[in-house]
Amino acid sequence: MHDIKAIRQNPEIYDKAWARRGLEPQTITILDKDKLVRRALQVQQEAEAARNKASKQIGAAMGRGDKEAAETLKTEVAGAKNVIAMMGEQIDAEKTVLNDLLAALPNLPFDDVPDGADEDANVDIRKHGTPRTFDFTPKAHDDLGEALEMMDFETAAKMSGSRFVVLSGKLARMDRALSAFMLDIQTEENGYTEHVPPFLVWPQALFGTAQLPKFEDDQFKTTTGHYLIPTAEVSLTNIVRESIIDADTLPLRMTAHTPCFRSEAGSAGRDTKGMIRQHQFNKVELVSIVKPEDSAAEHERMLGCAEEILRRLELPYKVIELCTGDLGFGARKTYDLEVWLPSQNTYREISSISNCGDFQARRMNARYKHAEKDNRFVHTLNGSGLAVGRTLVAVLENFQNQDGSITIPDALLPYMGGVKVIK
RNA sequence: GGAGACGUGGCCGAGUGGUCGAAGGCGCUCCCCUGCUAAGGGAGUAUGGGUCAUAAGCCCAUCGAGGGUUCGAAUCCCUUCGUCUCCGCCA
Repeated sequence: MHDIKAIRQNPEIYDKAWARRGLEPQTITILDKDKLVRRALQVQQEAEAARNKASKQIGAAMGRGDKEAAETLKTEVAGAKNVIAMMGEQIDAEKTVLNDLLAALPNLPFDDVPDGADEDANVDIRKHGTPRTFDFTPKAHDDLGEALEMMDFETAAKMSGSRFVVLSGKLARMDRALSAFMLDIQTEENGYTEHVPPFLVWPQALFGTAQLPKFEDDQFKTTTGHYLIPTAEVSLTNIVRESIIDADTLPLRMTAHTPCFRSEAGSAGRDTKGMIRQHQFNKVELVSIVKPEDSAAEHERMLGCAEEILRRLELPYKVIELCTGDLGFGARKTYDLEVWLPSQNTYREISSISNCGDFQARRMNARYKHAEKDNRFVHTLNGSGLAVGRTLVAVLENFQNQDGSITIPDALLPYMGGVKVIK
């Protein structure tokens, strides 16, 4: 959510930043509405003051038995109430328009974010590891999994349709092993506190992290009005909603291993094969709540925490920085981690790490005590550390052997219960 | 799922239609007193918003949230969320 006061003061900053994301100037419309709201508010408040005053006088008049005066005053109040109601309607209508407008506008990219229209303009930051050279043609993860009879898309389709999978045996175990491995590193080494949050949330929680109102179509909604979380970012970040945090408890670093549910509306035809794009997948999520002045450094730190998993698993990856055109709605700056997939001969996204500034904090009213009588909005950051399903895909493809077996990476061995090779 | 009770400021807790943004206590801040890690006295101590110089002042709203009744609501009514108790059910 955007700070209307800040827009009033520096509209050009907003229009410039939105232009970098390909948007038309917005502030003229916004400030116009804002002016209308405030003008009506003034009129309404004056009427309210008049009503309050007259009402008190009625009380006094009744006290001394002056019914005539009371009646006159009642007429006065009735007039004021008319004005209040009329203005109220006007204010509600205009405020709704204004809020809808503000809620649907994306966050401002930081100055140092590269300009660009789409993902082609994303910038490579660095590469780590060298893709392995195979002396055979590497197979796709789903071919490997199906051949092992531990990855079954057909069976999943019978009960749930497309974009679902049943993992079994050693591959199911590997999903669990990866999750435990990631959680252990993030909690024991990187200082994140483990959480088990709700997987079903109310719309206001999704509004807080900015999946709503714009991305309703990407969510699964239940008959009770709950939504299945598309990422634990929603649950973890909303832990601080409507609260005022003591400054010395910051930064808050939280992690959770949860399933994620995405309708994938609009991605029909994309990644239809295999486990890359599913309606349901597991993910270890990282969320940091920090003071504004710490968010840039925290962003770099969080990137390192996510990278650490790939390094330990010996998976080749690269770090890219998203350009303005590819930046997510709530983000001011985002790094993506892309892992090497031999079968596709390319790097594919496995983690996204974003600094949202105070954007989400405003939407959920999450503040910290900056000084006596001065509460400020926190900054929120989130990142995958990592997407478990895609990590499993990467392990299968990068550690496959010619006979279709999978060698378990050393780092994962302690979690695999003695299994060294899946065959 | 059934029956009932409750939801007030940082905390505890009064308040059942008017002068209540809200008594009192605790906590906290400042001052005074006190020759001292105590006691006492005094003052202050919510949030959001409008006006405005992002001052002072004035004004509006907020007693879980939303709506209603009323000239007037923390107080009455409805809806909703949450907490607690009993019964039922269940992993």
